[in-house]
Amino acid sequence: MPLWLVAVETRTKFSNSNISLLTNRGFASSSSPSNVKHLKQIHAKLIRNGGILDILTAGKLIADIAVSNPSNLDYAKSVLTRLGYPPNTFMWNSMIRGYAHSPIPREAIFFYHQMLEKGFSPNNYTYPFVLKACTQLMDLNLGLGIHGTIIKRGFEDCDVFIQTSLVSFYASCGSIAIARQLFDRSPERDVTSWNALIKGYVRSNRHMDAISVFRAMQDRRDVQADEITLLGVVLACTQLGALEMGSWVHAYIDKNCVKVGTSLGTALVDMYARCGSIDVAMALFKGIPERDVRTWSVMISGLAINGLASEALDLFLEMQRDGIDPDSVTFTSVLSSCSHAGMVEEGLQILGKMGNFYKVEPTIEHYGCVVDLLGRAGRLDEALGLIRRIPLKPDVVLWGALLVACRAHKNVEMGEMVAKEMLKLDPYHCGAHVFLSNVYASTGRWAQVEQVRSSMKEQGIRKPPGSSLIELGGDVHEFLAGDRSHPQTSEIYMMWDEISRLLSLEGHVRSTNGVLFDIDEEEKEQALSQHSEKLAVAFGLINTRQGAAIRIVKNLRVCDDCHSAMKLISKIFDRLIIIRDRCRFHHFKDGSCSCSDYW
DNA sequence: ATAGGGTTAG
Repeated sequence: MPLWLVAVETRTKFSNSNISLLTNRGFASSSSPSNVKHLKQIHAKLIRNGGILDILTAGKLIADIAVSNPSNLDYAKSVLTRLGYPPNTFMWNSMIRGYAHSPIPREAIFFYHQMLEKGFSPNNYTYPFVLKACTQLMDLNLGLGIHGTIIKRGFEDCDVFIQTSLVSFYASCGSIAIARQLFDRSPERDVTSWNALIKGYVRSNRHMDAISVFRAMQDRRDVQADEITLLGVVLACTQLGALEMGSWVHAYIDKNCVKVGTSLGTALVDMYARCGSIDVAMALFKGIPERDVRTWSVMISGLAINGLASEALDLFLEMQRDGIDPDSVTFTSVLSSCSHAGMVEEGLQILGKMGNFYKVEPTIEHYGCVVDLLGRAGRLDEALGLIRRIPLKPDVVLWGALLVACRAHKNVEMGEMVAKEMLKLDPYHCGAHVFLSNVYASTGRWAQVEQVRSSMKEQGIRKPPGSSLIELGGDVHEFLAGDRSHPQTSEIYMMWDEISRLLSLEGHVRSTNGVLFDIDEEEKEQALSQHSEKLAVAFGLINTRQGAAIRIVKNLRVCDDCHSAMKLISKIFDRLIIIRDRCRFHHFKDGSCSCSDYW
């Protein structure tokens, strides 16, 4: 017997008091069984008293079930199909909404198509959910089609929600230019529209543009930045490593009384830590009243990348005393702390306790940290043993950690083996190719060198361009390797010639180890003097007063030659030079570096 | 009755 017949048989007058049982439940609500149980109780009651026949009530029930937890979506679907009468647009929307936020967003699209096929009309509420699904799927073509339908049905120009969804969708799929056009064209924009655009630029690695949009936003009277705006802006500063700008944004937050909740507070702590201002980060951290696992994780890794590993481990203990359970990310921070400080035994111990004691199963990243840790200590055999022993399939990144160690400790045989493993997993891996080429070159196997190099050329394998950022008076200057586009180019190159001269007087001999990793032999010499961090440091020396620290943010690892040059430059010019690497800080002072020459 | 923007590491 269909359920709706059961409902009819037991029908009693449906009273309004039942509506209060159907409370709004967001996605954050837990997936506890009692939640489903509660919903089932309401469902049963509605069948008994006939409430299910009321389309508004049934709709609310379906919405509540669909939104409560993705695992309940099958249940919501079964309610929908057994109603005994046709569902309305609200119900379709609820199903699309539920699936858009689930791990299977493709189902949302399926429901949307079904809805159209069966002749139901989508409304303005439908499209934000549908676009959300497209965004989750990162499916540009699908979204383009949906956008077409939105235009055809006349929704494009009249709904700020749909416009913002479109901006967010295009930005997430890498089409930030289209997102920008839509934003500029929208007849109506509110703070969320601006936030979508700012976050879109951050996602597209266009951090300066994100900040420009924020500045443009401040010139307008019709919109006021909120906590989420600032979250995006702070993130942009973090990625840029732009301390001056970040501090300015922080001041803006205080001046405008923007609410600093746990999220924004965490973002600020992270910004200061990753801009090398660890004291400010710590002071801020202590002032955040409700610290969650992310806040702690950010602070721990902040200490670690700034070379304060034992403080990082102390904080890890304090976190547990505070009753916060570490998660997977926390362990990445903690294990990399050990790695930065060479605390091998501590690291191994923590890895050993992860699954049993902390109930966080180690992932491949965690093993990667420990391989790095062992590799750094020169315990290459143990690192290899670990890779062979883990219950997971080693990936390129894990092998890569060992390759770096083989390079640092000049273990040619193991390195060759590792590089070959990596190329099996990723035939286009640049680092592995270059390593092999170096190994062959160093052992005089020229035919093989030629083979690797020509195959790299054929396959178009190239290292991503290195870039260095340096901040000056609120502006961020970017240099690429061999860059001649900066207005001060001639001064910069003259300065570099002078630096070069002083370096050789100090007995600096160019090391070409790292350079072999970049390019062909014949281009080597030229490229050496043009690495982006060298241009940035020359620029910094020209434009800052004597004694001021020079802060540079680099997107890749520093090469051997730049590293040893920076050490000497810090001594010759008596400057603190701080370079943020792809993964850690180098504080160059008086001729030495905080990383102890392992990176 | 329903909608759009969100923090951590690698």
